[in-house]
Amino acid sequence: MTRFIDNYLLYLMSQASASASAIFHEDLAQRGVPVTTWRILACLYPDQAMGISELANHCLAKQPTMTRQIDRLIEQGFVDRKNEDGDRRRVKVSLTVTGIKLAGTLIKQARDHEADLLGDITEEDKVALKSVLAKIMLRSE
Amino acid sequence: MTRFIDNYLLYLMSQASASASAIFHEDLAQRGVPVTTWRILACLYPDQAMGISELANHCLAKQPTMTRQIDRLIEQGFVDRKNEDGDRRRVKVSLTVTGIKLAGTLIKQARDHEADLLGDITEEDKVALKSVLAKIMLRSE
DNA sequence: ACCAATTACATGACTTTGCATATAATTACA
DNA sequence: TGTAATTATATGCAAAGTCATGTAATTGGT
Repeated sequence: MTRFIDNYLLYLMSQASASASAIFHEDLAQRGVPVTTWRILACLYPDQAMGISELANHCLAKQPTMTRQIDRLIEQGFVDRKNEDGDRRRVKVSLTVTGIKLAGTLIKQARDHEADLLGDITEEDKVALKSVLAKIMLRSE
Repeated sequence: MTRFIDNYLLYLMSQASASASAIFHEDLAQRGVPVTTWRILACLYPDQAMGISELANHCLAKQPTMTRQIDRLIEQGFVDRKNEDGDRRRVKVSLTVTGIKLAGTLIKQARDHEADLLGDITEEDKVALKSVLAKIMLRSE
């Protein structure tokens, strides 16, 4: 008898996603970089400026979590937080020079890892995958 | 200029996965069921028995987390934990009758949600998606 | 059969997360 | 223009997660 999860596509998706990133996440851990930090750096690279909530959405975290993450990253000198002129409630987070440097290094590593992981998969399959994923994201907004 | 994350497939995957499950996860939250609990119930349904570590892998959690989750679920009467006869280090976790009932209800809801989400996507695309995801999982073991 | 290595789970100490809510700024509209 | 509603971020606190390590059972090499 086939189990439910064997036919549940969302389960397969989360498994595949986690499992595909696992090796790279281990690399991050060895450098002492938490996954959430990586996501933030990658989102802001090289010179994006984003609000806290926007960043939280992109990084799969909640807003209070992001506020605290940014506190830590400021303390570590990787990002800056400045109040926006137009709307003083808002905040713009962006990378410092140090942050750009670290992000650049990690991104290079991420690209290598991805290339390695997807080596076997044809360009055609990759494009198809991207397009289905994009479609799913659109439908689930 | 295109940002790194726009071309990073693993980012798209985790985004798509999270975003696809978001609505269902809200349903779970309204019932007071944490996502981790849902994963455990779905994995064990209807009559699987699994060790703690095995379950942790399937549910994208670490072993100590799973031990504590199982403590909670036992307290709530949804699962049983019994020592294995052959190897007394190991433990087998399985659903109680109450657990099966709850899992059954949630699974029905999950199926509905998935059908709704994937309604637009052709059967062909779904099969293709599954096969690429499976391939990725194999490569990243 | 002994002892070191390994395996499976539990636990103490600590960190991270997130809900609920507070605070502060902006917007809407009567 | 005064005030209610809304928006963006911050924060108190309790819950959840995890690392390092402990305990107990099993395995493997000699």
